[in-house]
Amino acid sequence: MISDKIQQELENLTRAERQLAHSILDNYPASGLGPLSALAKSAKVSVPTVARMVQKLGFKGYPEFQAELREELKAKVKNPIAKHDTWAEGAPSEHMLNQFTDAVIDNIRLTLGQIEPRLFDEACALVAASNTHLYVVGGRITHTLAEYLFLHLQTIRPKITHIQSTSNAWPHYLLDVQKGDVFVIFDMRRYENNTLKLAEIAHAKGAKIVLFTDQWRSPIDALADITFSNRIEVPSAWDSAATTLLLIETMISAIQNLSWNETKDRMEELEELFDRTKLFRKFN
Amino acid sequence: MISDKIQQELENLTRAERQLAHSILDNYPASGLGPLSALAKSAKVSVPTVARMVQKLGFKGYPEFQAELREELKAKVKNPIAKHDTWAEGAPSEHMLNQFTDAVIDNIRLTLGQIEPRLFDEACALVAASNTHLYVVGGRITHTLAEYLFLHLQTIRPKITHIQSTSNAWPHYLLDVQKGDVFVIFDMRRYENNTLKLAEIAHAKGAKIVLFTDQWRSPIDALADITFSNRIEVPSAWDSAATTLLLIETMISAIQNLSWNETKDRMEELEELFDRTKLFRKFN
DNA sequence: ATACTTCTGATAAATATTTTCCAGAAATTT
DNA sequence: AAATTTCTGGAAAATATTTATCAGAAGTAT
Repeated sequence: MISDKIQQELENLTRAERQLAHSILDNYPASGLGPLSALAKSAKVSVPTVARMVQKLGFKGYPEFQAELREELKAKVKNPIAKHDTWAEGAPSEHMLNQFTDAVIDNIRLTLGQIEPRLFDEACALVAASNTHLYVVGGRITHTLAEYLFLHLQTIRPKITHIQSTSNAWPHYLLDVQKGDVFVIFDMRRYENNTLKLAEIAHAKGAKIVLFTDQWRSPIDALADITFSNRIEVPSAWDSAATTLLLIETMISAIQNLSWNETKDRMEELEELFDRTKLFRKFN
Repeated sequence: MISDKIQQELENLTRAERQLAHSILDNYPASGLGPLSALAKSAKVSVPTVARMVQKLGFKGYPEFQAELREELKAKVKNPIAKHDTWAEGAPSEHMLNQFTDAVIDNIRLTLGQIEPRLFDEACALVAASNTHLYVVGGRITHTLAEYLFLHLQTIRPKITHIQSTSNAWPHYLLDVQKGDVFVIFDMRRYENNTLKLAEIAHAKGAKIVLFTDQWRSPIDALADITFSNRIEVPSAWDSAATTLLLIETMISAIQNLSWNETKDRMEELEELFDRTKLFRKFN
């Protein structure tokens, strides 16, 4: 790392160079990524001093020095957390289990890093609001995620509908949409026309839209009040929904907390119901 | 933030510009801090395209664009939260987003740590074997996971059926089960009686069972040939399916690789059918 | 299918940056 | 304190980068 190298060389540097070195380390690496002249000015040394020091550090020239700084930055953004070298112990790191898990953790990190907590909280409030009707919409693959969310929310709040945009019955559901109703829409790449149409109608009717999409963003983004863009790339011919599921589950949990008082009874009642029908075994 | 601005403007950008935008976001902000020509090259667009886009984004020129990127970087590094003990930067570590993600990562680590890669590979082989019929079984909540697996495998292999154990039609599906057929069964806590019954019949008919369950293990474990026990505990009134989804997706990817030659054509055909995005240029 | 518009990239011109050179300043040695 | 060495920064030269121009390609509408 360049900052280490600078620290190490600090002894062998001249006064002006040391002054420069401190300036570089001061807000590393941003200061080194601008033009040489700007760095010289902010360190209050001359332009040639910078040029010379960079060569002293072993670089052919300032551009090469910058290139390495950028590489460092790239690497830092890619894996800031000590990379767990293998997840499945006893499998080589090239094993799909490890490769795939690495990718998913990366996706989670990058996705969460870009979420604004305030917006997340807002989305939770919208989804929790039990005075409006809630529609959960998924497409060909994503309807599984939509249903997962639906099944949980069903326990927490009333007035909730799961619409599969691939079904040709969906226009019927939209008849009763009121202004202020909330749509949670899932649309990942190979964005579906049906889903877009549905979103447009919902939007026209004055409904609010919370969108879960990928990093390239479904066109519905333009209509959405809140969008969550999830990283979905994994070493596979398909995309990963793991990050999205994480967000869904977090949202469910957050909503649960918001409205625990109201839902407590519902939950217990349901528990009771499932027991009677003997769908579930008693759990100790 | 520039990345936000880019995503926001994405609509108004032309095809080449969009391609560039994605390249910038791909490893943000490092890629934008190098020379314009390097960025153009890595995004595979021409130099003027880059120049035009930064102006479209409201900057006087590329240097000004870079200057703002550097300012962002400086601010981010200065911010004490850049210490990566939080996932959603800008949210306190007590925020549900961070708490929940911590728990899920923990679950992934613990689950993967207990998996025997050999068994995982075996399970993949069982699920991939296209000479036998494959049944995917889920319960009240887990049928969403089952369907997720089903939808993907459908593309890869023939002879596959998704059974919902809560449906009262499932006994019909079991009529044709042959010895050697494979069942992938999902059964998480509040283990379902129906699912157990189904597993018993399948087992009696000589079918092989791959079971996805939680760390306390469904009673089906006794009948299963291979069991994956997933950690599912999160700070929530419900359990997390994230780890299980990760395993499912990994399995899909592994199976895909096993049978790539056979499925390549199927995939490409589908790709063509679903691709309406026109976002990306065709690969050469 | 044709005309029209918009977009794209090769090239050239303009601008900015980096490097080199050198004279004078600062530090060190004698 | 003088001589010597090392360091520093101004300015010019060399190089690289950015911006503007324009013709042809791609896409759209008629």
